[in-house]
Amino acid sequence: MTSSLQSTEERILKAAKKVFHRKGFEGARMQEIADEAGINKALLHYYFRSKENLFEAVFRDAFLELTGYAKTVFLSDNPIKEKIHKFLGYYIAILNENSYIPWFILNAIYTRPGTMKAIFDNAELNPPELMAHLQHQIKTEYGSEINPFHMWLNVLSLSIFPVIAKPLIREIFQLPEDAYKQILEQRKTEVPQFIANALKGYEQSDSMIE
Amino acid sequence: MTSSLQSTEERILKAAKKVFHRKGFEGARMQEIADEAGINKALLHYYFRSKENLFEAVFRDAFLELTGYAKTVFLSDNPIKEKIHKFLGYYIAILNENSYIPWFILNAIYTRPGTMKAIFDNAELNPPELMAHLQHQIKTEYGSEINPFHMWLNVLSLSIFPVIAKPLIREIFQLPEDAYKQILEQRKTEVPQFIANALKGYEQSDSMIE
DNA sequence: GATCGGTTAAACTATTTGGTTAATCTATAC
DNA sequence: GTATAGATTAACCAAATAGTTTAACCGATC
Repeated sequence: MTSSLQSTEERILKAAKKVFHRKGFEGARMQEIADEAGINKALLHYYFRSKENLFEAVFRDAFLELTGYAKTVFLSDNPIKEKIHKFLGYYIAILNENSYIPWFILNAIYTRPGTMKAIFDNAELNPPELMAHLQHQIKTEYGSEINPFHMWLNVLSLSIFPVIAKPLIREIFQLPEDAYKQILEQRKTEVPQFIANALKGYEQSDSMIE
Repeated sequence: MTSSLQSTEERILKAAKKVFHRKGFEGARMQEIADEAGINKALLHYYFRSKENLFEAVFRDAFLELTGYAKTVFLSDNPIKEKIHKFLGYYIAILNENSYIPWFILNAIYTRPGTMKAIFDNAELNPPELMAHLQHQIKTEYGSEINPFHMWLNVLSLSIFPVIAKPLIREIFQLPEDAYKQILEQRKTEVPQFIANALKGYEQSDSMIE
């Protein structure tokens, strides 16, 4: 039953993901990860010396995956509306399956800020480049000097918050899982539309200028 | 040094807030709360029998404070743009001082969903009423059948996410505390403008209809 | 000055938890 | 076949932690 399709290390990482994503560093138990991986607890320490190490590996994976795609999309050559649409599609798809990820990332940053800095630096996000790119694109497509940072932050907010807040909103509105899935599905088209409309609005009344 | 301006119970609650907000349930230590309150650990259990009880009290306070104001603002008689402005002003002000609150709320919901349900029910949020109110207002002010749920969720996203994600974004952009404070300050006017522009856009091209 | 609620200090319990160790198993090389 | 190195296990350890108990203390009030 050792299912050697995956190496032990892969099995551990997969199990660690599952547990850390749902419970964070403090809430996760090494024993639970071992059980989830179907191995002995000692073997966990054999592969990853400490809880800290294992957590870092899990965080790195999640962080690089999320930022990696965002970087690709935002720096691509598509028109803005298309970018936003792709971004939303990707995130909603991924996060529908694994909706704990953004919470997990935030959690890690809040509770273990020191540990994370090295990983940030590794991600090579180059924000100035991104901002310059967006600013240029906004000017070309909409003839407007909208502050690209606020624009970018708006896109992120509209994409990610509804996923993070899912359990809260589901509880408040008494929505079943499927209903919320459908709402997120709608947002794949609604949000780009919403933002495009806002951008049109700026053509007449310029604001959002720093 | 017993600073009897506050009752012991108040001192405990204040200390518990500070610790729970920053570390969540799992990360918080009863000893640390006792120290923070300047009292004995036994006294903690004398007032609040268990960690669970104390946590619930802290969560209740935070949750009711946050939702209470949101309810008031969204159901008030101001025009939409004004509502959004007020909402943002309030949240950015509160959360600038105490930026852990939204993370703490989410944290509680993710890690202790069972414990929270009773408190939800107690908050008397009445979402259908809110939605009906917003829908009517949007129609009156903008003559458009925009889905009020998406609109409401957009406002929340644009308001709350930038606060939750503060440590992440500060790290990515290498921004000092003050710079980010200033950004949030800008958003008090930028976001209502952004949304108003989007709403204007809907007057021509209707979407966001369910 | 006895009583009583609030408070402290300290020892203690029971349990959990990250981490370690020494032995065992398994597969490959010789 | 058996020696060897790596993978895996069961048992164990030390520290931390929530919660309890007990005895004493303090200040107000009766």
